[in-house]
Amino acid sequence: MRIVYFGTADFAVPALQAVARNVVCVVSQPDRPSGRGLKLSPSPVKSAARALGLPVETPERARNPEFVELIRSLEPDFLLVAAYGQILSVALLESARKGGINLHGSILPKYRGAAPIQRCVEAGDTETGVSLMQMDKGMDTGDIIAIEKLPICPTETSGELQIRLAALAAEMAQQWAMRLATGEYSRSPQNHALATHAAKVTKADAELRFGEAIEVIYDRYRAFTPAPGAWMITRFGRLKISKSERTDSTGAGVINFVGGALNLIEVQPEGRARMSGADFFRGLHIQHSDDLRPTSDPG
RNA sequence: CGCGGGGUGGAGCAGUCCGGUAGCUCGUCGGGCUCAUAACCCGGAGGUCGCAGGUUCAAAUCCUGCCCCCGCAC
Repeated sequence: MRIVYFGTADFAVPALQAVARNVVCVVSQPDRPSGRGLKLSPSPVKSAARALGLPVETPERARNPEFVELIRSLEPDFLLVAAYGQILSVALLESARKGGINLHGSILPKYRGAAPIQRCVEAGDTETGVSLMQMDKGMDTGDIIAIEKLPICPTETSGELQIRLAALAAEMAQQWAMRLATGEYSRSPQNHALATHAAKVTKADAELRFGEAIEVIYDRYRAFTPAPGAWMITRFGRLKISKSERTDSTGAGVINFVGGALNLIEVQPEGRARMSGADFFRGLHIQHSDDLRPTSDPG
């Protein structure tokens, strides 16, 4: 069996590892300057592929005819795609005998697009899953091959959920690999009328504001933890909420919202290292959540 | 060379601009109060102020170099 694996993000790593012995080439996004100092850094999938000793390609544009030809020359049975980050052209999909198969972190047709895991947590959903899908020219619009579901724990963050979904995706990849290579599977079209779109996450999405309802705040906190990280603007500057839980008590280390509060287990003020919410309050000599409100935001 | 903040007893901070006996909240140890307590009162221990060098009668504080941590942006 010959698989060409397309992936970039953490979500795609376990599935790669699961089918590694059948992977003839790994395709990932090019190294990008990132982080402090703008150092060039490889994607998680590229790092994992190297650790597995697999050849890696990082084309700037996967639709480039020369690159398509390169893939075709590898004579893959199918392309396995997970969180790759580029649209694959029809020509590229057709470079493999059985086309492209995608592992997507949602129950399609819900949450098509870039950030299915975060968006379903943000929405407060109690169930999600992994969809195995035959790729077509649209974005996450192809026929469904299999769907495995997973309950979302009420206190679970996207980071935690992603680990479980990635493990599930890996399991599915392993179980389906042989059938995908031989084409022995059935497909059913999505109900496009029920489709929703999971937009790419921005920093602005992860802001928590005083005066919002605790349910919304807590779902948002879970959705954007650990990346990009929930944060709020306080009188003392930007505060990143790294770890938190709902609470009914008030006082030092607790921020009040409408209908409830968040106990700050771990925060990170800008320019400082991580610390507990209690330590944060202590250092500022404040006792109450309201002391954090920006002066222009008294209510 | 992308922009910026920080490294001060075990924890979180103030003090640095305008050099001159190291402070606050908490923890910790001992004692007291109390039916009792994470509450309250009294007392104590604990810091070569990131590292190295320089200026000075005197450096946490001024100058130079280095190490480490973090926010933004990407």
